[in-house]
Amino acid sequence: MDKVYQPSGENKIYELWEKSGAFTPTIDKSKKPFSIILPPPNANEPLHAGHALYVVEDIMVRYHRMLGDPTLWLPGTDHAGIETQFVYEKHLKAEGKSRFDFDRDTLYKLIAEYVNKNRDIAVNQMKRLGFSMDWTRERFTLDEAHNQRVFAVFKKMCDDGLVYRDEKIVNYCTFCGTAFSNLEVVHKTVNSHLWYINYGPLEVATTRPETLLGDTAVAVNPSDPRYKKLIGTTITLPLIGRQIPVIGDDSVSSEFGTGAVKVTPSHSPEDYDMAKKHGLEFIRIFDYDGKANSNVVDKKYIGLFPNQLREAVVADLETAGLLTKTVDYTHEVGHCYKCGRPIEPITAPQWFVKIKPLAEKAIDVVKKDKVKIFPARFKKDFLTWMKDIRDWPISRQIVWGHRIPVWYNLDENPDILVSYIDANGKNISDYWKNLKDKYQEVALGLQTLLAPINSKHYLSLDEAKKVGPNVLQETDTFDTWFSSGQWPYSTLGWEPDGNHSEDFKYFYPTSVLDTMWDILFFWVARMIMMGVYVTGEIPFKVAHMHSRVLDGKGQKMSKSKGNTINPLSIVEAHGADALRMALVIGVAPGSDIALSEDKIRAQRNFVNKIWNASRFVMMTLDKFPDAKFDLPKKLTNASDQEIIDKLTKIITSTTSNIEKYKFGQASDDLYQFFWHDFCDVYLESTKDRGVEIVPVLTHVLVTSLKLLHPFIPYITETVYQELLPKIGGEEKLLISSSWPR
RNA sequence: GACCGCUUAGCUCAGUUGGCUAGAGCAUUUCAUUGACAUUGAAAAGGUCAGUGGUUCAAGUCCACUAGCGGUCACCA
Repeated sequence: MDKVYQPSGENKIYELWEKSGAFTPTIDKSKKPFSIILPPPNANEPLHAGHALYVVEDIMVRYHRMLGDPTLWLPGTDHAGIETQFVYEKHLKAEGKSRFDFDRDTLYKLIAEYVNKNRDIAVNQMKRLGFSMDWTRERFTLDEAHNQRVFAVFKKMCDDGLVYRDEKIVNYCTFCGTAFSNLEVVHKTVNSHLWYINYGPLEVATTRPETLLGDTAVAVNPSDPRYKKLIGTTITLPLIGRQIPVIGDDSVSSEFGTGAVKVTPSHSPEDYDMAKKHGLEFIRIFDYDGKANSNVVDKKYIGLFPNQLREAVVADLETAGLLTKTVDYTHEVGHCYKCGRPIEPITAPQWFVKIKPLAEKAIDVVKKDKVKIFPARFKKDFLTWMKDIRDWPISRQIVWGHRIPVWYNLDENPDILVSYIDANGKNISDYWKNLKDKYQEVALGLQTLLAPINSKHYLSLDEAKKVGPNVLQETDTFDTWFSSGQWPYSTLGWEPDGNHSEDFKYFYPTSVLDTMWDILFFWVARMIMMGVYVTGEIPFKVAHMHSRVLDGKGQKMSKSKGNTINPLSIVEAHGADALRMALVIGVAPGSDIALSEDKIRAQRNFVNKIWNASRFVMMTLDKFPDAKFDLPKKLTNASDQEIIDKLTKIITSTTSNIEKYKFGQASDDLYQFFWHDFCDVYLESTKDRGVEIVPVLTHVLVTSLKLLHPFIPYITETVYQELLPKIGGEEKLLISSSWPR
């Protein structure tokens, strides 16, 4: 044995485990299973330091496996809809191309090729980190089986009246070309102005003067004495001269601005609500590419982007003497979480899920701790968010994802707007009624279609075709979370026809779901809602939230700061065990994790300490070839007794800490026990003693290896394999050995 | 605007339901060492546990307020 532990043998150990079948559980109905579904990493990128925290799951999984529970850790990768398409579009841009250069199917195929090339990277890295996942059950979010389940659930939701289509205000990013849910909008503080504009008999104050062109009313508080008598009258909209009513609405505060609000129902959520209430007209002045359309009336405004339009409108108001004052004003503006540009609230036909019925059940199971959220403070966050939840827009105008399984017969819907690339490679956008003889060309080059809200649609291609041959499938895809929200039951083999797999029957509900708190609402909440709705059962009993991995100074890792730590280069340099231990030792549940080179080096030293302590024990064994290994019933030596007592204590505390998800405490205690109590004190004390030390020495070492194995599986298994020929024993692999009691 | 978290040794952090002279790693100082390990050992130094007030026999731990930092959610013009 070398004087220094070389982690280069870790790959061989992993192969040993995998070949042994230890990762694959045997269903045994007399035993209680333990199961974790891996939060699937994006298939399009290598792992980052955060992914290395899968170690928390590996700790639980290895612990339960050693307890003898049939233990399943099911791995997979995520197609990550918008994320991946965004990354791919960057590649396209580098080649001087864009998504508009391709028809839908071609673009999809290109992204799929790209993802397939990169998928294995993440998988191999997870293996390298020692994660004991059952690769025989590996899944991908675009597996055909998963797709079919997602589609079946969509159909079920349609049948149950939970899915509807509506043209509401949505968060739209004109650059990314898609709608987003509220969660995907980042609010940023913006220093702007409040513009006071003369509307004739009254004055309004606004942060968005450009949307004036889409105003369809002015609202005041009905009890405001200044404006009371104006309610019901009509005033003239500046610049374009349209007549709009003055309405009274309680939501208007008399104190803010002038107490009068311009109402732009197509570009403001509050105004949208007001317009629905008062039956106002909707005038959408921006198209989905972000440019002003013909509704702005004046030709010089057409084609301008919002910021350009603002400048133009403000200038024109000033010229006309209608801008009474401009004051500085700081407020929050929604921005696209992906590209960072301002979100344009805009009315657009989208698919929605009625969320209240699902949310109520989710609230119930969390309140009653049927799904226990850990650490507990996240429970409050969850319930607060869930209480005020809004309907979920599930359609995204991107190609990379599950295409919504809805078909339109074009001849029934002549006003469907289709965008396609024609035979000459030209981008065309026109209504079907103008394209009637071009079905083949449209279908072949189809990019997107935009169906008016009342379009007739079918939930199967065959049905749509019964009416006639000119059929197109919806081009929107599902929000990624609509698909990944179904991940637990889908990966285990829930079937729409009720003919569920043995895996599903045995392993569902799963035991623990571990993920970072930043996707508590995005993912955990959706899984709970979907799981309860679809299967009638919770998807997991415990939602364990871990924290963010930060750099050594406690700062967020980012490429621009250059402080990212690549987990794989750490593994190359110091071994997976050092990284794993550094990620968990001394970390309190749910608190941030500062990961530094120093910390990793310290843990590498610990791994080496284990190596050398084991070397010492083996040298001792060589010294006493005739030694027996059975522990005597009664220990006569005080230091023997002391180390055995401490061992008993550490077994108890480690077990209880793992059960309570206190991995930081458990690993810290083990570190102290092994290095201080065992090495520095006990091993030193044995150096001048005889053969009688062998049973205690080997017992404590083997037990320590077992306790440490969930945290640092490679070194412990490596040492165990070296030790085994010398001490014999029934248990051939540490990974499948029994947990000390 | 609402809610949440953090503030403990030079640095990064532990400290479970309040209970021994407040701990670890790294860094620092001194010494040791051909003997399992220099990726080592022994020892030392280092903290009014953010501040103020309160509850208690007892507070880093519970309560209130203050200050600083960080975060999450949110349709106000």
